Amino acid sequence: MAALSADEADFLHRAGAGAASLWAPRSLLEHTPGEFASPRYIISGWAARVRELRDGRRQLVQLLLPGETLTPHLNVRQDGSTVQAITLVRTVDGTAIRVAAGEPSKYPGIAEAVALAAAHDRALLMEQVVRLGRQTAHERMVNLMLELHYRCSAVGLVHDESFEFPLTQEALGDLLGLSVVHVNRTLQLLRQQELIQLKHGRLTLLNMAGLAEVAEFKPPRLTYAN
Amino acid sequence: MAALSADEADFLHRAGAGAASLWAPRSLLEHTPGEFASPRYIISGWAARVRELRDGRRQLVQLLLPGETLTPHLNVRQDGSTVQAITLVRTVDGTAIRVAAGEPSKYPGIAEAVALAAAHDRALLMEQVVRLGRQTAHERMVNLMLELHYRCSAVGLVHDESFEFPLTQEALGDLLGLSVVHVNRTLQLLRQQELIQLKHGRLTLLNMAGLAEVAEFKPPRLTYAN
DNA sequence: CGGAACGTTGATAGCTATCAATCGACGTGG
DNA sequence: CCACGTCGATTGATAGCTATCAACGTTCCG
Repeated sequence: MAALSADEADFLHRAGAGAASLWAPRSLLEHTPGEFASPRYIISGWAARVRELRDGRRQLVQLLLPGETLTPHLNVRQDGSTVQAITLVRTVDGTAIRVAAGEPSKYPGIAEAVALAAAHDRALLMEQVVRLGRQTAHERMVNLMLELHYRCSAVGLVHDESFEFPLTQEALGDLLGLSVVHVNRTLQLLRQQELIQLKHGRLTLLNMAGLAEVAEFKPPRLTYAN
Repeated sequence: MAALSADEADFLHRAGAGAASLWAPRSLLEHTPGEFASPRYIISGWAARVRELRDGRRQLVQLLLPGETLTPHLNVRQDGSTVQAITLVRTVDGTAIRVAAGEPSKYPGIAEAVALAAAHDRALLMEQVVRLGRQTAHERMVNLMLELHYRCSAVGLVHDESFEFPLTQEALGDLLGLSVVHVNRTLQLLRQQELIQLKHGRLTLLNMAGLAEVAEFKPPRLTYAN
């Protein structure tokens, strides 16, 4: 990862100093009709990209956590999905960052970071595909927990293998392609196996080795060339 | 979509004129250990990004068709998956294109096209997530066929709702998260319903309206700003 | 205190996987 | 030219994972 120049660091400092927006739980940060909203970065809270089928089935395509953006691609907007806040979400405007990333000769470090973030987003989508395509309910749940542990850890939200976990069982079902009832039973089994503790919206991984045995999770390793 | 300048068009013409590489069916265009190969664009043939689990389960994360690239993100390399040729695949080197895309002030049209391609790749991954998470076997199959019809159509490979379809039933299973046996039965049902014809590696969509009724597919609509 | 949201439990149904076998097409070697 | 092996497709029987339905418990809050 390229170090940022003093100039870039200063730039980012100013970019992050803008006023934050607040989004209530269940509110939509992004609608289907796709007006061209400015890019936003999540400062705190969890959100999810949601797709709904005609008959009401819901799929949470991806979770969006602090440090991540709703729109990893420069200046491109796509619709067909919405982004919904799960908890209270705080965002900052990312326009300045995107503009800077569009001038790689001037801001090489920022351009690189934006490209890496987009690739990271893609790697996580691929992980979600594997979960849904070829893993059992038990494995999906564990793999997701390991992924979230990794992602939260990257932004300092994990302490003693424990972190805030604001997903309802219904949300977990929509994320993992399972029914609420089955999510409930899967969680109970994990608790009974003493692999996790989950209560009051906080998840603790009690046995990392045991969890890794149920479902491997490899953090995406991204490398930037040049 | 921004028009390319004459300069850019000329540039792309030279970029595509390089020698093509050939890849035999089942050969790997990209390995896990991730040496930093140059970016490649597929000129003809089908390939798939594959992830394998410890116990041998396989998931085809995405299909890669003519006009698409294995690595949509500029200069970023990630591993954990491989890319395998399904048919004979022909590729050209995309290094020059990436370099040009890295100079948006000089080559705005190319930079935009590369960004749109990356967003397109992401939209298709999202579609795959929805398929695997919330659709039945029947719906998955139809949705996939509609997506492939759309993608092939975009590069002129569709004639009379008919196009080359080189996937074995095993590959379809690994792509859609189904067993081979169930893929077979699903296909038979679709044939029996006179929705499709599939033989000799060619798929014909016999009833677009009927297919759309089974599983909607909306092509990703991407817009570029500025 | 009533209600809403979320979590839990038991019974049953159903979709899809697995197992096993057969068949056809194709390519190769004797 | 034909036997043989391989790969892909097909079929039938059975098992199993997960969904659905329905009811109840719990927590929280206006």
